[in-house]
Amino acid sequence: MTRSVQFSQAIRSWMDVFMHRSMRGWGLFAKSTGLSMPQFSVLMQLHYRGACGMSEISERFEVTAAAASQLVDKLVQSGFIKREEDPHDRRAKLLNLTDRGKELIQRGIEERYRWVDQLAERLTVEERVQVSEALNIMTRAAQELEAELVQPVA
Amino acid sequence: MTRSVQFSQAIRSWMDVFMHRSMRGWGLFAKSTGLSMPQFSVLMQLHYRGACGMSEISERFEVTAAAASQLVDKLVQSGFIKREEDPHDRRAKLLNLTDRGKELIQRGIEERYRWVDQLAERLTVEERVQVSEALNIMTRAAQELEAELVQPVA
DNA sequence: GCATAAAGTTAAGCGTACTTAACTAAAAAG
DNA sequence: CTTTTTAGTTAAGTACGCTTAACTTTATGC
Repeated sequence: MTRSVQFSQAIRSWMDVFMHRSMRGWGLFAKSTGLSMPQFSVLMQLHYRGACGMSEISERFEVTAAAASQLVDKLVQSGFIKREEDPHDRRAKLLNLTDRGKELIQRGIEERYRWVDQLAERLTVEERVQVSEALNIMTRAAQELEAELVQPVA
Repeated sequence: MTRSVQFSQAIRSWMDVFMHRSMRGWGLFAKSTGLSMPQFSVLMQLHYRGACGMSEISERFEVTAAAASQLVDKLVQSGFIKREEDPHDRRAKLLNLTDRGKELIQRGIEERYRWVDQLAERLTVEERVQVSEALNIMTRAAQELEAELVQPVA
């Protein structure tokens, strides 16, 4: 078996385990908060990408501006999102998580962490070092890739 | 900084990147197939856990038996799921993916793989070895943990 | 300055995902 | 053999997410 096939297999096995687990986890967590998946996803996006306008929501989720507006409106009314006027463009809105919204997403993330912390407990000290180094490599690569996609190399 | 904090940070950073990316990816993929998230999740569950009865669907997704029945019915009508009588218990049904259902989920998974393959291209040969070994460690730990949860140690 | 484009909202209408309640049929318990 | 439990279905009703269409308000292009 070649090196690159070995690598692919390793990463595929891990993704299978991880994707299944985290999809299910997020679904149940969203349900436990009383939010729908779309609502929850909007909060997640604001958490990970920071404040944005209404149009970015509709682009990223591939829905019409109308749908985004209605979705956000419910989250504003539930107190998870602030919707303020953009000082630079009075047509536009600035959407951001409220403290309540931040707290909710943080709780969900913590729950997800808890699972991998359990995994960590099963590892030896040496394995932990090895795993942290590997994950740092992957994280860096992912961030570089993301940066290139947002602003492609000229 | 202690070893264990270092480990936690590494795994948290990676999860942040990965969770965000894969949540969004699955959402868009589900949308592109015309399936709703709940419908899609049922197919995912059948893929990862294999055939099961109606009651297992309702338990795992924490919905009523009625909801599960209706959800599955749509997937049967769309040709993604087979619903057969359980030979051992004529009240029960055996749910399973059809070839069409399998093919669809596989396509979704392949798309997710493609992202990490892009990551892999950014790594040196040594890094790839390091990462595969680490992921194998994590996968094994995850499988052990899963096995214990399903059948707790006596 | 005026036409046009862009950002967002509102309303009507449709399909989906849930719920509860009432049901059928088969298995298990006594 | 009868009662009760278990597995699943069907129907009615509610809420949500989405679309299109019509609209308001602010910025931009000529």
